[in-house]
Amino acid sequence: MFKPANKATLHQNVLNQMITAIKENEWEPGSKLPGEQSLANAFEVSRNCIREVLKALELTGIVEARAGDGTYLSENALRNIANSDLVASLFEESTLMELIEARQLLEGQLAYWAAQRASDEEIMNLERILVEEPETPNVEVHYHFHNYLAEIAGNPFLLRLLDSLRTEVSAQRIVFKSWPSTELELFKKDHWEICQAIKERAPEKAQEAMIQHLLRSQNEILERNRREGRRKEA
Amino acid sequence: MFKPANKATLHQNVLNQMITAIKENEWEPGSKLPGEQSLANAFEVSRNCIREVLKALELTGIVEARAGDGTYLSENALRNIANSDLVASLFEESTLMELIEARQLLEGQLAYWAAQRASDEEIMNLERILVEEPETPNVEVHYHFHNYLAEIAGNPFLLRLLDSLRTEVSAQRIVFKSWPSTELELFKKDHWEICQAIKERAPEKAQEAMIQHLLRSQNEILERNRREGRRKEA
DNA sequence: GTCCATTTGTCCGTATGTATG
DNA sequence: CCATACATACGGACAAATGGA
Repeated sequence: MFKPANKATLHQNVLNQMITAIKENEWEPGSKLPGEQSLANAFEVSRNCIREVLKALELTGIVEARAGDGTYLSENALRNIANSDLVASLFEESTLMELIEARQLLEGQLAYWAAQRASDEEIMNLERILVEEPETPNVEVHYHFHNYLAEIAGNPFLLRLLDSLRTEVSAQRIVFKSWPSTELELFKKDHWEICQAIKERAPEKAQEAMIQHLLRSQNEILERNRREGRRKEA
Repeated sequence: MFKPANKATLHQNVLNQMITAIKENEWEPGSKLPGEQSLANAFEVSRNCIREVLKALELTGIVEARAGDGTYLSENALRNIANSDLVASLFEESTLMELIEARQLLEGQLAYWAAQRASDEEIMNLERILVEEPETPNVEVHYHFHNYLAEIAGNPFLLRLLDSLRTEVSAQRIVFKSWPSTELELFKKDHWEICQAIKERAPEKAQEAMIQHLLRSQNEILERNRREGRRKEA
């Protein structure tokens, strides 16, 4: 509930002040900001300390340092700050349920678009993934199918988003190395159903099949989380 | 087209190597990594240089330094790296069309959920936002409506995502300070229609109305971008 | 082009506070 | 309490790059 109340180290303090100043448009984007020595004097710290702060800001693309010239505020510094904030808050403060819901929405829509937009060749490739699936299905094949499906949906932005969403769901839930083979058999059938719907160019059907497929696997996940206990309560 | 070909500075070099090493599971998450002096020897650089790198990694939450103890690889360092990469690539490499498509999907679904999940009180609040809309509508009111709608949909994760999505769409398009009032009148009607659908607890209707609303405004955006020329070609 | 002042890049040495055993 | 190990912080020094006179 409470913040760690970390006794800010010097460079943390300086860093926060710098970020705040940038947020408040202390300097114009693209403009040169005071030299390291100058900043060191202003904050009454050593140049080394300032450098650590500047290098941190550089990593996140907020500033750009040019040797022999100076350090410049990045053209889209504010956007990069916003994005960093997003990364920090996005997943940390999200519940498993929210993420699962989001994944369902995205993956359903991607199946929908795939049915609309896939070329004949892409559909053949999708089928081949299922055909070449080994007798004992595994998780890698599972993801392979989902990934290729998302790819042919033709929205790379959502594909990337979905990808990290899946990673995040995996991170938050209790991970199980192996699904029971009975489950994987069911999933295989689901995949075929989705693939069939895409082949028939039936977007709604594909979307519905995908959502049902996800519901099946996600119920299993939530069920297990309940059984094995939530270890993340602390 | 070409990369800046920056002759990597030392700390850049070290930083990249460190990140690569972390990605390749050189160290266990949560484990203590070698001391600064040790790293300095390994990379054959000064301790100062190492510190700049470590502070940069610390800002992004990849690493945690504890004074008098050591520097530890963050428990979810890999997730943070992945998320940072994601956000960096997410928006940079996405076309305006992809972002608009994604926004449409998200905002439509949020309207859908809002119709399902809103409490009576929340619906009243939503109506009040529209009622209190001034005679000459402005953009702030517009966003106020959309934000509250997303809020009562009850998925904070998607709300946050949508928020930065909108920011990004604004950044990529040619921004216009003021919509023509004729447009804003149309939008106002759209909002009422959406609100009505939510009041009727008609999810599909709300979703459809929202999508139509966005199509209207987005066509306008794309149209203007075409007319005024794409300045981002450089 | 050359020189020169400025600024970042890089290193070293040293002192201090803090955690661990 | 002590010794050790480590991060924190400072100041000085020189190299390398840059931009302007």
